[in-house]
Amino acid sequence: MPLPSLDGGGFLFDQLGRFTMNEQLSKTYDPAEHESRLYQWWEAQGYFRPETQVALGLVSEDGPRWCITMPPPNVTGVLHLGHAMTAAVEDLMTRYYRMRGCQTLFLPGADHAGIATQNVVERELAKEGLTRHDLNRDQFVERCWAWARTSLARITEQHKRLGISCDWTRERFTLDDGLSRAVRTAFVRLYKRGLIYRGAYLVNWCPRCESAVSDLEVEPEERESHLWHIRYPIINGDWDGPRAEWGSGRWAAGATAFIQMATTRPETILGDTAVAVHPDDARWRHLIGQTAILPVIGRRIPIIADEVVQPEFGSGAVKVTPAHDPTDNEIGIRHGLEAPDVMTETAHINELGGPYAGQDRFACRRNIVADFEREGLLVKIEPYTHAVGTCQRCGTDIEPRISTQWFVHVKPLAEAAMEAVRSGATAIVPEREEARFFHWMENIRPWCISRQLWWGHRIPVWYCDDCGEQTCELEDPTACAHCGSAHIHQDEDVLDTWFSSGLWSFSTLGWPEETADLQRYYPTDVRETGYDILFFWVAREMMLGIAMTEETPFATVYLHGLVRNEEGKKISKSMENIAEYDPLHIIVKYGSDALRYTLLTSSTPGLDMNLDQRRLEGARNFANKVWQAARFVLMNSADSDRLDLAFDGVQLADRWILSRLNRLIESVTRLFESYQYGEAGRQIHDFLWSEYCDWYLEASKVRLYDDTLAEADKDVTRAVLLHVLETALRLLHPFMPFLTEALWQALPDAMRTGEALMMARWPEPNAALIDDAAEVHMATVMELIRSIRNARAEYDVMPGKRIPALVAAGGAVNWLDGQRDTLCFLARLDPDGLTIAAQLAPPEQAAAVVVGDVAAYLPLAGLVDLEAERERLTKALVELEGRIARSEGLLGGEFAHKAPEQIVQRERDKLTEMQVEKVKLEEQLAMLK
RNA sequence: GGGCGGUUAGCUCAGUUGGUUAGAGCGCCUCCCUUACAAGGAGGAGGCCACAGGUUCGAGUCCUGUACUGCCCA
Repeated sequence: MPLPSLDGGGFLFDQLGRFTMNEQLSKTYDPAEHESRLYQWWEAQGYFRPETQVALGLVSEDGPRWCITMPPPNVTGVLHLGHAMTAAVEDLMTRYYRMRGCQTLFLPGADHAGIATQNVVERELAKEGLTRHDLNRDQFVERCWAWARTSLARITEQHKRLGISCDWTRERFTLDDGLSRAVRTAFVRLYKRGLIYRGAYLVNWCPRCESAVSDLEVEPEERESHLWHIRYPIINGDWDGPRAEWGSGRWAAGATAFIQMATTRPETILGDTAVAVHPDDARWRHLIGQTAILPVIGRRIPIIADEVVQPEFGSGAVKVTPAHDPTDNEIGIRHGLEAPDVMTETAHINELGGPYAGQDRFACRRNIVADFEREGLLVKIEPYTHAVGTCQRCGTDIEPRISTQWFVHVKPLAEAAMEAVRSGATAIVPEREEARFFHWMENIRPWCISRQLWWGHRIPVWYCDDCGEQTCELEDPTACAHCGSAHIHQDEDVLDTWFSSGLWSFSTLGWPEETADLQRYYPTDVRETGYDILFFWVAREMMLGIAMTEETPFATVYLHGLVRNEEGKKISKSMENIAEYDPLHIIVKYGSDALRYTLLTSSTPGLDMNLDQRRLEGARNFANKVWQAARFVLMNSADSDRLDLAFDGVQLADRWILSRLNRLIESVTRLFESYQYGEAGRQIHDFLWSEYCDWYLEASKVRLYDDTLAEADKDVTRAVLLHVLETALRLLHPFMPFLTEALWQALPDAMRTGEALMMARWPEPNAALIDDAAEVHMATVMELIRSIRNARAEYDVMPGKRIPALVAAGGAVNWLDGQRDTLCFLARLDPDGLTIAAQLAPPEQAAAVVVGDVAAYLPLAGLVDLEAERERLTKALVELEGRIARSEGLLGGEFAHKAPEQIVQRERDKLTEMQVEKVKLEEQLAMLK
């Protein structure tokens, strides 16, 4: 368990496996120095396992638990920024709930990605000049396994670099025995319930993959193509059919009547079985019921009427090809038309295509158009832009084709899933995504789940060679369940990968076995993923989850936006410069925490994000800033053993920062609870940088560097510095786990509870430390200092030069006098030249700054230009008068009795303050006259 | 064609029950290598919150419409 130490110091592991600090923190934060060491240590300690939380006494086995299963990445390749986003959000949630005291399980795994992986492996084989058919099925599958293992190892490594705290001992793969058992069980149950069936229907066929794909796997692509206007001859008293060969130029000789139509796919003419017109179309109504002769083939086809035909499209008549077009298919069913499939599995014209048999569909298109022209049947060609369905995986034009496939009758499952969302059993974040969910679910169509692939879960159905019946059981049959014949063979096809992914949230927990994990962690709490796979996956998970377990598989669906490149394009594996978006490159350059913080805070739920390198730099700088602050605190606190907050010794700045900290805890917790992680991260950032570092840490130097103070007096400051840092590290931990853990381990033992920050408790706000007076007073001090600095800058006072000041503090004198040292230190005032009194006579030749009823005069002998000072004050006065007028207008109008009392009172207070400030400014201006 | 987003500082983006003078980072201007930090510090400039109406005491925020842009579905 002890891990090797780093050269050059930093942290060491002691024999217990814990970190100890053996030297000062390095000069700047170097992520590479800590990330892999910390990760190995966390993992070796078993911190990612929920059992460890129990073993450490942090949670009980029957207490609250929280579970999320990782969306399984495809084993096709490497992770990209979309995966990094997923991992960052999920780990943020996981670490938060773990710290909140839930027994927490983040379950990782990967997906075999049937068609995608098979494509990748086939490409690899092609490099060797082989196709999968040169291997046998087992050999090919073995090649896929080899690829998957390599890819899986790389993906796991990438996930570890991201710092995700998932339980690797529970890692799952969709083709594991257990998960395959789940797939088998789900299939058999749905089959026996009649929800899975086999039949010949029009499906989306990819001629390159040589497989059916589902509707969702078809991506429409805009194409600039043509609209071919053609005509078919009609049989009448003059003409009863062609007397010459097709291609002779005289095929339609003698025909006197034609019906003209437009098509984008002339090659499908070969499969036409009708011509359709709208029943109300006056142009064609007289032809309804007549018979046309299909060119090329010579088939007699009816002219039919169907409402679906759009009269305004083309000539108003359309050819009907039931086997190669979804709309035509429906027409065909309505009218009882034949549906000849005229293509092969590779989209070549088959033997039904007459002279074009054997031609590729696009070659056929060119040839058939030329022949139509020769026969005088081509009327015209128009340019036309339309959407063509393409294969999501390989980009090939999808060929709608009638094919015998397996389908899931999802309609009833969709009903149950919709009910889960309607009833609130599952909530979708952001809420607007619910509308998309419902729309898709309401219009859901049968899901084609069979794929003509080798890599995947083979369909567990056996066909009997004797009686032709199907046998579908949990165990592989040796005989037909219907006739007992031993002559049975299994279906060759495999299942859509999404079918196994759809079981992920419970198959990974052991289902169908009633395992302890399933009982403890199912239903899970959150499904977190990109909104682009709401239908592909989340919706199907809900349908299959409810169908199998009678429970919705997760309480919340959180959908994050897509990470795009700087041009706003979706980052995908197929991009040429994908390496630039490799999370590992970014991690090496900026650190894992910087990447995580950037992904988590640059956007808002459900909104896309263009990754901006400048944000990564900013996040890296933030990490370093926190590192520097911690260095300062540790340098000044190393010898201190008095770490409790002594409330009687706290001063204004202490009370202020403690108050701000507790407001932050309250706010960040509230934001986490409402999924506003980005805002939470920004607030922690602003607190640490702008309040803790810029003000408290600077103010603390007044006491820490004061040689006249006793060490014991300095301990209060040290304790507050440490307390605030330690608490803020806990808040920041889910965003930046490595940095925060590294620093936390370096804190004095007495500051820490437990072995690791990742196992520490989430901070609770302490209402007793909220201190309104301290916040108001400190705001005045800060504004006073800012104003003095401003005046100094305007008068070009040397930054280091200490200057005198006279402060007329009015009613604030009582407490402001206690801030003399702070004012002197932070505004570079001369302690011997600083006078603070309730009232005092303003000196001549002085610059004046006014903050509420406090005025500070800076006698800058020889520097103050009276004219410039008058201008400066006049400008301030004019601006102030504008605000006063606005405020008076507000309070004099309906606002005063219509707005809530609290708001009105706040406005009155503001006005009073501004009026006081105005008097001060006027007095000062009068002095200069 | 239907639905859903986006439009806020030069750039990239926050801004969740409507309520101070609309914020951050980067960039820009001035100054500073002050013993945590130049991956930094101090100060500063910069916005009719796409446009037009409406509701309201009050609108970046709610409603209607328009423009441009992106996505989803057919």
